[in-house]
Amino acid sequence: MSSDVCDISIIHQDEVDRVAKAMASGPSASAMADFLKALADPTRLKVIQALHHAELCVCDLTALVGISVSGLSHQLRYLRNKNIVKFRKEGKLAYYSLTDEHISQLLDLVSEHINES
Amino acid sequence: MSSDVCDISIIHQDEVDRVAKAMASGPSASAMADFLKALADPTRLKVIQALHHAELCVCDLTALVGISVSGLSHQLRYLRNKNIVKFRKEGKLAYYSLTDEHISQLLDLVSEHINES
DNA sequence: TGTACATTTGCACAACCATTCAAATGAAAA
DNA sequence: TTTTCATTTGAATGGTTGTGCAAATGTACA
Repeated sequence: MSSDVCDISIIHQDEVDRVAKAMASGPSASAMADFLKALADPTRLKVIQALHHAELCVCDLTALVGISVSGLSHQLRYLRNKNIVKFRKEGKLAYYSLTDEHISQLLDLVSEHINES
Repeated sequence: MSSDVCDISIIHQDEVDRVAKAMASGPSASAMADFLKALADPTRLKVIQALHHAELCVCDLTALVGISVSGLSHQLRYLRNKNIVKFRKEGKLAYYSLTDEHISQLLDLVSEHINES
């Protein structure tokens, strides 16, 4: 029996306990990371920024984002599944828009952070 | 010569122009996505949340995050290169902390968004 | 000096992901 | 109905990335 191999050695047990307790409240890190992943891509970010300024159809978005139509469609489905964008059909065209306009608050904060550094 | 194959067909030219102009101001989507990518991972997110509550050494963080020491070290370097965490050496130990305490504002917004949906 | 231990680094690999092509769907117009 | 066109979908792919193992670094202590 290998005695203490691979044991995690905690140095400041009291601090770790305190922080662990503090971290337990609020949504899980996986859930938050999952949501952030939706924003952490240039293409999806451009889509969201564009839709913040107007309701647009797929081919218009294509021109703004600079990607193939099908590639964009994949990303739109991704954003739809995460409830970040919604769409309505009008004849042959699909008009996309943001479901929650206050995502832009978040992007403003990011924008600030980058301008500071 | 294939005539008009692969041409992008813009349907609402005026809208596209207007939105394109609006999107031009502010930091690039790539820069913003790059920063968001640093947060869009459960491990790195846990590290940031932990460091928001205390300055901690690597082995303590290991216990809180649940990952191998070397795996954590890789992520810490990643966050260091992005200027999200800093560290100071004290003997054999390396104490990590956040460089910019106001990243937590951003995470609070994310937390809110998740609780709403 | 040599030992012990916290941390970093290089390498390797499996898993994920953004993209494109080609084909399918569906709706309007001819 | 047939054609046209916007959009979606499935499959394939090249690239990225999070992780662990093993070795290296560096510091304190005996």
